[in-house]
Amino acid sequence: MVTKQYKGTPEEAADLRRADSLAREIFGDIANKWALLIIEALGERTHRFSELRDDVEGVSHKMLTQNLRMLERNGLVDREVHPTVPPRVEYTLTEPGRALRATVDAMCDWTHRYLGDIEASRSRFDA
Amino acid sequence: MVTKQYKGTPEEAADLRRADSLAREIFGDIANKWALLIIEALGERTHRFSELRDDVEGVSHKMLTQNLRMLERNGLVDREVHPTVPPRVEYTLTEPGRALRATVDAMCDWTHRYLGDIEASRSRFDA
DNA sequence: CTGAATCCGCGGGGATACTG
DNA sequence: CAGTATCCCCGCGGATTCAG
Repeated sequence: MVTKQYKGTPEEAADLRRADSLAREIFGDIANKWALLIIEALGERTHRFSELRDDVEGVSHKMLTQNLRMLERNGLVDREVHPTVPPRVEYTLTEPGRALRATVDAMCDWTHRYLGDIEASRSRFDA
Repeated sequence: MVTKQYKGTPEEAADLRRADSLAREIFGDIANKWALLIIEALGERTHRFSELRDDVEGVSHKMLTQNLRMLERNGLVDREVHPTVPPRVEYTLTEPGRALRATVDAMCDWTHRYLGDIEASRSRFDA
């Protein structure tokens, strides 16, 4: 994915390997359907939990919570709990999260841009 | 993900719903770890099957074949079979594939850019 | 070398119920 | 309303084998 040739001390080499495996782990975290759709849905404004469940179509309660925790852990979303009754929890993209959203936007644009080509290719392939 | 408000005939509305569900399906296809890593690995030049297996670290024979089929079906990679013995099969990104790769590159860049922040956030969260 | 098929275990992920 | 926990099943995905 990223490993570059590098000449240095063994310590530096070890650091690079560590960073690389970490990068892989992170990539594996976010490169999944639900995480990306959640980031896309969050967009520019904060959302409540239930708003997200409505906006991210087809996501289950469990997957939503699970992915939100993961995104929070990685510092992509900020979780703000209002101690009211009933509780009100708001999720907002952090700066890293917004940066990633830009690339997710690009992926969505790509999907729509090539929708026709893909559909055609599928027909050809399935025949 | 994409649905825009739109006033038109019922037929046009139906078309939009169809396109939207197709877009979702495609997004679900490509928004997975292995597909994205394969696209990233393919880069600018063609790869043989075994080269890909070496370059995409950790991918199993099965997952590689499966995802390559899917990418081929969607017209993101071109599969060229040389009728030699032993067989030689080369995979190349198509134009749509290369366009998508640009966004995957952006995701990889993002990962490295925020590696430190993410690691820090994780430590905070896990505590 | 590439790829299809089979077997199989583990975990993703849905449904539901229960707390605060 | 938001979150956790439990149950449970289906399918992802790895290992292996066979074919071209």
